[in-house]
Amino acid sequence: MLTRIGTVSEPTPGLSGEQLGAYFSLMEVSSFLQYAVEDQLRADGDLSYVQFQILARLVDAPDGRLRMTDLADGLVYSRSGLTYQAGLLDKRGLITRSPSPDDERSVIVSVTGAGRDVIALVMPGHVAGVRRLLFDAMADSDLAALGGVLGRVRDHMRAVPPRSAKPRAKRTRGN
Amino acid sequence: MLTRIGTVSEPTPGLSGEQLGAYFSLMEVSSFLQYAVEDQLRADGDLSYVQFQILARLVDAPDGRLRMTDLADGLVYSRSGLTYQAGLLDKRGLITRSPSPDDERSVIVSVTGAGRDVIALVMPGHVAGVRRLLFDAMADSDLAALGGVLGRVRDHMRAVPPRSAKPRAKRTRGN
DNA sequence: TATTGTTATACTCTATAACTATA
DNA sequence: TATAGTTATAGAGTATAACAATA
Repeated sequence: MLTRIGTVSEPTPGLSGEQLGAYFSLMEVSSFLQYAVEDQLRADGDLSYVQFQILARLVDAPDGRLRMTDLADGLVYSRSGLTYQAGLLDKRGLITRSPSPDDERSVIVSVTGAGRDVIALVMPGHVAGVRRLLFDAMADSDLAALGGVLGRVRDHMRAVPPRSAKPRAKRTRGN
Repeated sequence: MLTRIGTVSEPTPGLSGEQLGAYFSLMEVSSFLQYAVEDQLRADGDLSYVQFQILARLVDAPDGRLRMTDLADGLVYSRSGLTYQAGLLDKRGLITRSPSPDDERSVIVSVTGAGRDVIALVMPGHVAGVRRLLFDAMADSDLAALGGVLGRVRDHMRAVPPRSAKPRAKRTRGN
């Protein structure tokens, strides 16, 4: 697939066949998985994946409350995107939003009972789908290996500066 | 995150902590990677990821030609989506489309020289990005393990019937 | 001035259904 | 009748920039 370029000096070394295969597998597996998961969430709970993640994070949070900024972190690449998705959840009564007493600029998002119900409704199918597609094909040793490598890669990605490293600006990934 | 539900009889067994961690890592890694890749392709060649894949497949194909149906397979979940993206590439002169002589219903897509140029332009940055984000964090043993597991998972996913298995219809994923 | 969040807007992409044409 | 592909259309999601309010 033309991943080796350059002639003599190899300015940018290509990817090995093994790397290429792993990369392609990763892309195919993840896009397939994501498609299936989104399909299930939409069918069972009329939730987008972002909405699901918002609710899931809230359910896990103490008192079921988080600030918009906390929710945005890692979930979304623009603040307005989060506002949009939160607006939909709010409209459906699955979350509420209210100004924070501590910092009047902040908005505290809370899951409602209805929100918890939807997550509870959706979760069995979600888990079942992930198991069926992902884990049914894995031995125990596979699971351990996959978790290990991907955990390291995830940490690395979180640490690596973005490609177009903004000269001076904290670049929180979400602005 | 509420992945264990049911009380006594465990109707749907949850995911183990290890499975959950691997699943989350996979989703985070892949979404981050995909975002970065799309960003690079857009910046360097004004290509969407689907467009990139179309061109890449064509460049790899004998004579740089494939039928629309061949391109659709695995790439896209609706035929019209492919027509749309191919239309954009056509408009830019990166591909051409012409009726197949063998089967007048089919359309043969061919990469143009300009199309090959764009791929050549974009590829170094693409490869560099994948290496930087994905492989720089991996030991050789990691690579082997990852490739192995994901290859098996990919094969499994290709074989597993879709969730809402259509009672009778070949369900080629793309219609 | 920097941060938090919303809004308006424009744009990209996707999917469904209806349709044409060929096998 | 089934297959290959396009088109029309509608909807979902995203990002940028301008904005208001608070720190």
